[in-house]
Amino acid sequence: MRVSKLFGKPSKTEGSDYKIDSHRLLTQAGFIRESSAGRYYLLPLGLKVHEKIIAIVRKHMNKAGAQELVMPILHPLELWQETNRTTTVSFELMKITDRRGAEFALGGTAEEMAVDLIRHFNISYKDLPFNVYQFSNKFRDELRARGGLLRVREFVMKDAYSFGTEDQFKDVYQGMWDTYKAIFNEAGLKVDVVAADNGYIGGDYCHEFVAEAKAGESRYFIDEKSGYAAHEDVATFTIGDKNTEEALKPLQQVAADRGPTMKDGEDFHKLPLWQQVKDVLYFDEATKRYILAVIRGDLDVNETKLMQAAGAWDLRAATEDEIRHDLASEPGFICPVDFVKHGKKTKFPVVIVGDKSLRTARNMYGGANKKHLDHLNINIDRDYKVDIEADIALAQAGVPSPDGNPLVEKRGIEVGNIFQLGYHYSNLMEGAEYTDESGKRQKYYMGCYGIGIGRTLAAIVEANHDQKGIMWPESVAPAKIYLARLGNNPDTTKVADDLYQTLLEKNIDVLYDDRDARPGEKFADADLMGIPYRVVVSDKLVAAKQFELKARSQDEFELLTHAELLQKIS
RNA sequence: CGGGGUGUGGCGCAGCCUGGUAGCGCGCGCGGUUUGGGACCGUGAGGUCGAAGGUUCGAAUCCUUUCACCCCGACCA
Repeated sequence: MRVSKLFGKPSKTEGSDYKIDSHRLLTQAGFIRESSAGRYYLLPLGLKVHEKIIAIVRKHMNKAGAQELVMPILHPLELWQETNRTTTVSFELMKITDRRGAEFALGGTAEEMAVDLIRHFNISYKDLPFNVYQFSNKFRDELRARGGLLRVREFVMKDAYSFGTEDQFKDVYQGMWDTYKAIFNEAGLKVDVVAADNGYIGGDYCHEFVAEAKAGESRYFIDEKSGYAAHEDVATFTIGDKNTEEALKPLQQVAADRGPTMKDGEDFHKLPLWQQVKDVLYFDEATKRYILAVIRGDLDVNETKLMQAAGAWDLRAATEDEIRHDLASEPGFICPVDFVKHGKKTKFPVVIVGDKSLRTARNMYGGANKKHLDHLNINIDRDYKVDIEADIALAQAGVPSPDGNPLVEKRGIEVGNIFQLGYHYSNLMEGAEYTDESGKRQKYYMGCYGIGIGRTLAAIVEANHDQKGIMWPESVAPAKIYLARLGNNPDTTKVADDLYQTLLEKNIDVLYDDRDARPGEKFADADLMGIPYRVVVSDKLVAAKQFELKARSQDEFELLTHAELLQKIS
């Protein structure tokens, strides 16, 4: 490609106020252009990279035995109703109606479509396991698009769906794990594999592939020694005992003229924060219940864990009005001891969920469900009982991982994930069955596996750039060589044109800067676009029968003969 | 959806408070001088001032409504 003819030339002023490096660089370098919020044009250079990433994904998926196909983008709405996901997906489904009034969802993920496809085939156990995948545009009506390609409303995703038996699943899952590692490795992206919450997709466990980046939205924790890695939603840690050998003291009520915060309690009683009982009151809109989360004062409630423990779906904080009037308590003085006394009728049922940390401290203190009244020496079991006892604590940097070493907090971009779906969809969708050895119908055990192509592209830029611009890994670079011609001398032009032809014939991706521009501009654009190697042909060099070769990542260049150059870059 | 902000040539902005000829820089076209890290001179094209309504002799500017976009929060490939 000649830069003089390139559609989407670099422009340093374009989008100069963007906050995210990848957003700014990709825009300035002429790879992407915003259409409307969260929807982007991929310009020729951007498409080139996009396709290189797709080729890498395809190669490794095929190697793993997965089979590529394409599904419709419009999904019959009945399918989403069949799995009850028209209301439960967290991203807003986009809908469209045809002239006959048939309703479709614009696909945001395609579990239902995959199941619907395979249930119309007569499949025997001999065909199992198998894995089908596609690259297709996905639509998600995100509340807020942001960060350039990091979070958009329309994007290409590689989504794969595996079908098999429960026994086979472990190998299939591990196979995709290894495949993903190979994919991101080849694309030049370092990723951490972290355990995560499976959210709206369904199933019991899943892993995210996260590229560490400041701009990332995923917070996760890793134990660098043992390799334990988990998203903050699911990260577990060891809760050390505090004063479990202390004798139980009698429960007391004391006047407490203090404010409503944890700090107020700490200051008033002059006792450590960990000894305070923290009570957070939620309301679950899905199951219409109050959920009181109780936890040791130095810890925070992890709402994901809480929802799982309590079987809740749609948590919100309880209002002050609900706390005072329906639950007869007081914000800042909530306490599990005598919380909603017997006989008192509330509008909605109450569930008390206690964190395991409550067993690591004794003689705790906290409110008494009345303004300016506190309890001292609160002890679980003796003074109050919880309906559900579970780990509902949010991990913090520095606390010991389950393997004992301190957790390190990181931020990153989730570029892919693998989900165990189990029988979730087979149970919800009738006829998702194969014939087993004895001729009986059996449900499929499923998994699904996604990679966001555009997000991967942006993550690569986040991880590979400097002050001057992008630094593409060779495997995904839009071109391998940036050929800059300096000067208009006919000899120089001839040498540069010839070299360009030679490289094209050798099938080496080359971007030929044949513009009548000054050297500084060409060099700056080469750096901004991030092409791995720069070759210079100039009047002086031509006179000396030399070519200059420089790697984007390096400051020094070398002078080579024509033969040496071709040998080096082929 | 809650909070904050912005809409003026392709891009970045000024003008708005205090109503009266739409301006600057970059980019783009043309002519010329330049050519190893984003040159310079001359010249030219390009704007229903986000949209609708209102006030006024007169609105980019004041008022009302509305839309879009950005940033922070709750969600995800």
